[in-house]
Amino acid sequence: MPRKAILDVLSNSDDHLSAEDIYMNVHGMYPAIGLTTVYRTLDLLVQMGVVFKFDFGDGRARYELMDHFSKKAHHHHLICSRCKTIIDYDDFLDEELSLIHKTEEALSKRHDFEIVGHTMQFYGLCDKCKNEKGQ
Amino acid sequence: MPRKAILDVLSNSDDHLSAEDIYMNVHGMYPAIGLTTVYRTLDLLVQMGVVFKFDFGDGRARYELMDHFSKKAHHHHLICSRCKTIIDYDDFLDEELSLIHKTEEALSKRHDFEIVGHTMQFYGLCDKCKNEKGQ
DNA sequence: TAATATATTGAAAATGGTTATCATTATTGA
DNA sequence: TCAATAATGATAACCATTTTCAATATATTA
Repeated sequence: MPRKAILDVLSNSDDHLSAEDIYMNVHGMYPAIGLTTVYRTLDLLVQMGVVFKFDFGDGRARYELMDHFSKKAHHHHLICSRCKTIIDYDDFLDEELSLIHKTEEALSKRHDFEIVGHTMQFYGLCDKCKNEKGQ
Repeated sequence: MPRKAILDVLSNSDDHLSAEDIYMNVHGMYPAIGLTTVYRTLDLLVQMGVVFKFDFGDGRARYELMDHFSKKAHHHHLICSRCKTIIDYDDFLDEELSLIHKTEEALSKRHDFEIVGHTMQFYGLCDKCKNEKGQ
C-alpha cells in the first residue's frame, strides 16, 4: 500500500520531490504511513529501477519516476547553485539521448557495467541570483 | 595559506576527494589547518569557480579542480550505485563537449542563466556488484 | 611604534537529512 | 488456530556539514 501511495504521488505531482515532500503528500491520503516507511519504500523503488534518486546539491535527495513509468517526457536539469531552483529542459534532447545511448553501450562493454540511468545537469546562476551576486 | 595547501592537494592527488580526504592530506603538511577551514576554503574556491563540487550520492561531497586549473583532461563519471566506485571516462568526449556547449548556449539564452559547469554521469552496477545482487 | 579595527581561524556545539533499532502489528502458511 | 515471518512507525542514533564564538593574526591609522 505505501508503494502504491508513493507511486501515485510521484506520477501525479510535479517533479523534484524530496522524501519529506512525498511524506507530506502521502500523509493526506494515508495518515498511517510514517516517514521511515517513505524512505524505505523509496529505497526499494530505486533498487527496482522504478524511481531515480537525484542529488542536486542542496542537501536533500529528490526522486523521479524513471521514464518507462512516467507520463512525463524525458528531460535534463538546469540548476541555480545559489537559490537551488531546478529547471527542466529538453533542448537537443534527441541528440543528447542518442549520444548517451552510444556512450552507455561503450561504457557497459568496456567496464562490464550494467547501466541503469544517467544524469546530465547544468549548474550556474539564474537571472535573479546573477544580479544579486556579492551580497 | 589554506587556499594554496588545498589547491596543491587537489592538483597533485587523485580525483574524487572528499572534504575529509583533503583535510587529512593537508594536515600532513600544515597540521594547523582544521576541518572547518577546509570546508570554508572549499566553499570559497567553489564560489570563485576554481573548484567544482560533485555529489555522487554516497552522502559526502567530492571536489575537483575545474578544467582550466587542472592538469587532468576533462572527463565524466561512471558510478556503481552499490559499492560507489567512481570511474572516469572520456569516450566520445569531443562529441559530448560540443553538444554540451551548444546546449549551454541555448539554455543560457533562453533562461538567462550564467552557466558555470555541468555534470554528466552514468549510474549502474559494476562487474563485481552485478554478480552479487540479491545479497 | 602603538593602538585599534577588521578579518581569519579552529574547537566545540548545533543542525538536519537519513538510517538503525526495536517493539508492535499485519500477513502468511501449515 | 497458531506459530513463523515480514512489514511498519516512533524514537534514537548517525554523520557530513554549518554555526557559534572566543582567540589569534592582519591591516589600518594616528
